[in-house]
Amino acid sequence: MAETQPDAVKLDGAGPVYDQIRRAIRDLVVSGAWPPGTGVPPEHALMEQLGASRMTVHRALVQLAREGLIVRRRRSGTIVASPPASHAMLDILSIPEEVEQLGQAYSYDVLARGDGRPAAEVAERFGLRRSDKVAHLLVLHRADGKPHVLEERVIHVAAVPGVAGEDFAKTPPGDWLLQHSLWSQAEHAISAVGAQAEEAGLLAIAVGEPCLLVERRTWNQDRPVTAVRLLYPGPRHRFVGRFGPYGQI
Amino acid sequence: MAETQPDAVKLDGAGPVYDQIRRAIRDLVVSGAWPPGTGVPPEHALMEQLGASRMTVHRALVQLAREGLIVRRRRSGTIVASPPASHAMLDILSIPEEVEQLGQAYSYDVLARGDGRPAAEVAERFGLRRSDKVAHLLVLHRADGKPHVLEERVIHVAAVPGVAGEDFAKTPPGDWLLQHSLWSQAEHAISAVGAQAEEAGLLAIAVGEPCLLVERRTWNQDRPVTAVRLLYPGPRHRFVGRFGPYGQI
DNA sequence: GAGTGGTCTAGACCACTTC
DNA sequence: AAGTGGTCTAGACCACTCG
Repeated sequence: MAETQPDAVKLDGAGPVYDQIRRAIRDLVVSGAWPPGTGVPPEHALMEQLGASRMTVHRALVQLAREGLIVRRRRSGTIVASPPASHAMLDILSIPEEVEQLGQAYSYDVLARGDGRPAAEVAERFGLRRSDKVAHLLVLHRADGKPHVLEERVIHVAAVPGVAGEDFAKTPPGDWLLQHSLWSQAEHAISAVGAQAEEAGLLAIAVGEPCLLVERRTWNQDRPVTAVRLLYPGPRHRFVGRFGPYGQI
Repeated sequence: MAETQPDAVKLDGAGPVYDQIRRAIRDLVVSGAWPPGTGVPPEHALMEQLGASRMTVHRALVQLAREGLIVRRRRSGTIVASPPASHAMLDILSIPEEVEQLGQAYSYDVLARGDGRPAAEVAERFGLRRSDKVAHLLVLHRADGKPHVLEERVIHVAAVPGVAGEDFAKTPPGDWLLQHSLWSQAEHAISAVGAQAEEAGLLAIAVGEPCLLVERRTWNQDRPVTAVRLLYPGPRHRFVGRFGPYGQI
């Protein structure tokens, strides 16, 4: 059931009323003030509180529901949605889920970890400043015991303070971050590279074998949260998406 | 300026009125009955014609505008939009544009062409039936004279009859198809592969060198239109996309 | 100036779901 | 039965922009 919501919706007077309402509630959601499960006030409550007609309030809420920030159900009301675990073509946030959906048994090992200011070569690879304090991890994910993907990740300690006390023994870093950090923006790059010697050894493939490299960086309100390089071995990995001429289906 | 529109909007009585209106107009657009530039009747005309209130008509049109199918301007009215040339992360529809945006000079050669029923190996590679009549093309695209991407494509003659009389001397097949075919759905797959001997020769790279393989198939109302395999050599090609936790930005 | 879309209101009825 | 959102109406005023 929904918790009640603590903060009040405040309009800023800029632009159409329905958009003021939409932005005000969106900000409460993405800032974390209204975490997932929080109850959004019913339409007539917002109507009275904001002095707007029900259609105007409704319009704002419909749009937020379409954007996926809230979930609306008759009688039981409107609550803040849980961010979807996965949504777009290239968005593999949970590797355990990905492996299990392939019907294979998932396991992983943290192969290396370092905390502190990054080495020059690491800073270069992830686009970091040398002054950023990060946790630096190398993780091998396995499907049915065989190497599935090699993950190299940095996590910004300033954005995720809890990372210092976490050893990732029970949950791999990607999944752990989903529960212990907020993000508002991400950037993906995908490319084909040949496996380097060390990578090839860990992935049990030949040096130079083609791999799909997915690089993802995420931010929360323009502050970097994490950056990851996922190296998928060989030609057996494909990323698939469907869409129409006017956008994703 | 907008042409007037020939066909009338017809509702089907299924579901909410605003959605009936939306679907009716969407169908006229995607079927090609209202080509880009066609004038959509003004709100009050649709109101009278359909017996709905203006808010209801407006709601349908707003949604279509948000989906990008129509463009609305005050005073001058609403017209059917031109499909965007490019829209999603992996959607490189025009290779000439892609090359020119990199600031390089574009050129291309049609290396081979065959028309008729596909060889077994081609049918396999593109997921065709042996009975499908297709044009089969091999095209090398160059940037500043150097191989940029190798394109192997099949075009379904049933969906694009004009392909039989076109030699692609002036326009590469991808761009030509944008002007001579309609599509409603597409599927992408992206993977990393090693270059085969023939491909390596054409792309001037070593055999086995990692390449990014983009495979795209498009349909119009469930009828296949074209399928293409784009082989980008080496690690220098990247596909980049940005988005937020609730969808693409 | 006039035609178009953009926004907003006040109220109504309905559908669904939980209590 | 009652509370919630879903839809719809009839009308209003405003903003923009073309002729």
